[in-house]
Amino acid sequence: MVCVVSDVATSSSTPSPRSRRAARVTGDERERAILTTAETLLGERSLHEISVDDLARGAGISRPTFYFYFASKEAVLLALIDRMVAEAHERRGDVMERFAQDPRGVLYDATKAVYDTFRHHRAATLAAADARASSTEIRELWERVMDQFVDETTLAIETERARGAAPALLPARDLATALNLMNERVMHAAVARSVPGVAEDDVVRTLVAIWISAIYGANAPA
Amino acid sequence: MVCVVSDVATSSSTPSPRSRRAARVTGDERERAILTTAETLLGERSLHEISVDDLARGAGISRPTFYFYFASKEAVLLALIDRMVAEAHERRGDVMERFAQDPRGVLYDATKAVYDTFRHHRAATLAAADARASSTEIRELWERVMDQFVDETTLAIETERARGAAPALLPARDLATALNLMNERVMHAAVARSVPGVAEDDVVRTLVAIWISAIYGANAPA
DNA sequence: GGCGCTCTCAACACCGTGTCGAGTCACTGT
DNA sequence: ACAGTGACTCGACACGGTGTTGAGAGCGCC
Repeated sequence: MVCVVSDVATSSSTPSPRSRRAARVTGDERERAILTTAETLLGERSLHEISVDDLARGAGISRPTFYFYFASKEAVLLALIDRMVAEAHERRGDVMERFAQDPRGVLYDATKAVYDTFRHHRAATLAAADARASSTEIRELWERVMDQFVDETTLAIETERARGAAPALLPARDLATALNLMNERVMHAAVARSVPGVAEDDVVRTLVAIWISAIYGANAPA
Repeated sequence: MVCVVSDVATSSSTPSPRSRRAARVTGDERERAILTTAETLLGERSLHEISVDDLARGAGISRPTFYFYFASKEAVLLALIDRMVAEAHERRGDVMERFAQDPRGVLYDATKAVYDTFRHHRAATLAAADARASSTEIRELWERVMDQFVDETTLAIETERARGAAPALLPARDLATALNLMNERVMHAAVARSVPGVAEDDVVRTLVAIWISAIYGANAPA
């Protein structure tokens, strides 16, 4: 798996005290044990309710030892999110480039790829949304991801307008921003099963339909 | 000011130890002092970074005395949000009832009313969004508000469809849910001035345009 | 002058974080 | 064989936060 967005949490702002290379075998195992413990516990309760001690115990180490591997529990979550974001990008690929050929199909595939990734990593997704408020690093990672989606969408809209397929009712960037924020919020509500929310299986078709209407207006393609 | 949604935070789940009625004059003043201190401090930093001691000191009382007035700092925020929600409802009124006569105008007024309220209470809005994750009471209050918006929107869409003004491309409730979640997220991003986001003054027109396209499709009114 | 009520706070018990410093252990070069 | 080095480990601590307890102060009212 390639890490497209940032280095793993080990590279987070507070530099961890080591530069492990060719570590003793157990080292990487412990790191992975912390990560999987975090994923498990996040399935049960929020990061806020998980203590560093819980994470350490789950990985079979003491609390101080935890700090050898991660600067904080937020850094653990950051690593988890990073993996997830990389997966979302991989699943989605460069699908937006074929936009003009089959807008509805491309939109559907791209939306579904991202949504499936989030759905598949429910715990990390919900924790990420929570932690955005309190962790600068997590917020910035998320902003970078969203910004990239908005850039791609803006470009697609402008291309469609240039070839006369879509009307210019709003600035392309404003429209792209609002639509992507909608996706984020609706997907989150569905994954969190919160109220009000769209049923998990109706999310993609709902979002795609709104995108098509908003982008093409009266000229909506089949 | 009428409290439309819930009792003030005093009624929060952890019952506070008193039932104040006709209290000594200083009592209500202190309660208000805590509230205004909270509003001020939230303008500078997040609830997470504000301690009960900060709130107490700001109101000129000791920390234990704070607990005489509120069960926790979350309860203070709940009271703040409650006031804000009441204000949003008041500003907005029953505007949705005139929907069919002038969809675009009504939508614009309703969206602007809610948005202006949030914008006016920037600190409480941002704190509310943060705290939704950690406080059940705040989440439930918010869910109730959103649910009411979705109900009203669903009804408006169904009415428009019944009179043949709008096509039924999606279940009305799914559409209403997605549009309201979009509003929430886009307004939040604008108030938080986060990236990516729509410029503060373009929020309302962007949202209204997307609503009109999504609800009316090819039949968009003027 | 004693009662009940609102209101106040010092002192306490508790829990979570992050750090420090003193170790252990495996490997590497000599 | 053995000292050195760097990865790794954890007991003990300092600190900062929360929420509670118990002892009162001030006041109105009979």
